Amino acid sequence: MKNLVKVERARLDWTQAQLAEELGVSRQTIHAIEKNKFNPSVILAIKMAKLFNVTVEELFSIEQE
Amino acid sequence: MKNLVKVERARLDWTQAQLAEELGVSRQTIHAIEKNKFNPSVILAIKMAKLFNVTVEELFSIEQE
DNA sequence: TCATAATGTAAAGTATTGTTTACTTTTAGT
DNA sequence: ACTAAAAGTAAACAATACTTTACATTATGA
Repeated sequence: MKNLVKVERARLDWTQAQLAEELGVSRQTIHAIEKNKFNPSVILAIKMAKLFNVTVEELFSIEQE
Repeated sequence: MKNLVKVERARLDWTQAQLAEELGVSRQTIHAIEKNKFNPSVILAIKMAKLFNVTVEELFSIEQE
């Protein structure tokens, strides 16, 4: 798993805290996702993708496996 | 949350067990997803969408929050 | 340089996803 | 009607997403 959350967030010039707020999750959740500590739910992924105006597949990609 | 897993599975004429096997999860997981018992991980959602040849957003949609 | 915001990290706790087993009900074919 | 496969349901368990709190480190600006 690989994701462009940090990149897309940077494009909007948002902090982790702002993004978290916007999505209704904690800042640590954003941090953990950016660091690939875990694999978010599809709902959260869809909300994020929508916010960033990209598709889920663009935002998250499965590398091997 | 709403999803078209059952519909897409029907289009391929697959059983829950076949789909589960294909995705490397249990049949109960497929059943639970079809019944909206839970909100799968984005990895599983991406794998499913790929199998069905649709986008994650087509397969899963957020209704109200 | 000093202060403050932003990010990184960690650990304990809660909620939810996903597994396993097992049994019931429905569907489909003969 | 009988049989077998498929789907529904349920409950106990394991794994992991996500929260909360707290503190350390790095970036940014006055």
